[in-house]
Amino acid sequence: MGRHSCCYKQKLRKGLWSPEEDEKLMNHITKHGHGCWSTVPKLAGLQRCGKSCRLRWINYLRPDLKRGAFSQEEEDLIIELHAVLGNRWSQIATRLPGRTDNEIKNLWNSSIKKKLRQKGIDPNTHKPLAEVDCKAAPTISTERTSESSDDDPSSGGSLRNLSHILSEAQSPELLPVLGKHRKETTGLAHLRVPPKELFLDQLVSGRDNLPSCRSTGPIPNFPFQQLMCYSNELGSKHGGSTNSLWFNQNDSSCGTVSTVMAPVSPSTLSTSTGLNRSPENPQSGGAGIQSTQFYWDTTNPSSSSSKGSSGSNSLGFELQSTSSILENSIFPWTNLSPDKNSHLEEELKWPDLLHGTFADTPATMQNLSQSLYEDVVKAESQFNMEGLCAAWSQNLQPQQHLQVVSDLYDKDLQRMSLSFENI
DNA sequence: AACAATCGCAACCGCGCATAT
DNA sequence: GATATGCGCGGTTGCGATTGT
Repeated sequence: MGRHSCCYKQKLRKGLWSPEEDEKLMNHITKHGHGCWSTVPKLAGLQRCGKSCRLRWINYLRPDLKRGAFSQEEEDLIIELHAVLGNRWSQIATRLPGRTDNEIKNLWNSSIKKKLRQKGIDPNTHKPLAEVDCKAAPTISTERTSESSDDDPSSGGSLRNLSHILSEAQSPELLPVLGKHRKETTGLAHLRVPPKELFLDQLVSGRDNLPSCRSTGPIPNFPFQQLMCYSNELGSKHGGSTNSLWFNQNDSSCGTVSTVMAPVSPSTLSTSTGLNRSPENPQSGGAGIQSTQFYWDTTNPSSSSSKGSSGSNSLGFELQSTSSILENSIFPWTNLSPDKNSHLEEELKWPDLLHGTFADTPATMQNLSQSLYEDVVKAESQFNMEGLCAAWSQNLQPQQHLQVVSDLYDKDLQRMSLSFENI
């Protein structure tokens, strides 16, 4: 697990990039793609390390970056995403086309945190400050040593936040958060996993009651009902609209499964076929997302991901075909076709755009749960309800649904065990 | 006008994971 | 299996710009 060799090399420039350096890097990548980043500076004639070049490209030179101030819709979306994902800026950034994780992180630290505090909301817990002050993280005590740890939901702060949510959910069978936080948990003994049969029962009964992926009945073992909807607090000043985007504890029809549906950007909506406007908001429309509620409609065959060149990630929205993305979203500034820019196309790996695609035929359905599962492993968060949700949309027979869900359950459980064995 | 404090942003650093050797 | 290398992520720092005194 070595340090980067380039870090040891001397005579490499650091600090701000000059326009000449930018031009060199831009020209090189435009012509040849970045390939191996460590070779880029040499090939481009730059006295920089590859890492620095990569950062410069991603955060500044990349042509598909959106410039300018964040819109209120983007800020609201960031807040909502942060409530679920914590400081996983790169994951948040994937939901904000044209924005970088660094940009979002800076915005959060410099602006949004303050705004939330001014509104009496704790930016770590996304709960009212008064409530947070009263309840001093009873579940897992982590000494507060600095502001950063206090402010950092992805470290101790996040764990406290989530354990707070878990404890408030009053369910003894809530699942823990894995990943980076596992070092701070105290062991497998704290886990109380619902029996698979119970889980499947609840899932199936919940699904049977629904025309879509949205759940009206509570699925215990899932804490997201506790998450807050900011729309009334932050979005109200923009025309008083309500944003029931994807989690809204005040909307019983938007609980559980739908709480983890991906937020949808206007650009995504414009090309997606599987997302429907909620009948509760039939009048909503336009470019804004703040007054719109979307859900995944499993009753609509066209919303299934089982067709053609389109895929769907486990977050519940469809992908355009690669070429379509290339032409419409990634390289909107050029009318060059991808085949004329193979070096550019090569750089566009689907996992970089979204978190993988699903198998698109029933014959490969056995890989579905793994695909779904990989997303969850990557997200390092909660049980794979989003994957299950997507699984329902695959037009499978009930027995197949159960098999997929059962597999997911087994794999999640197995992974949790492995994770906690390493503590 | 001069200085200090604050803000916002770009870039760096260190770490962990995945893959290659 | 051990080690080296590359990549990506989140946290932090440094610096120029802006604002306040």
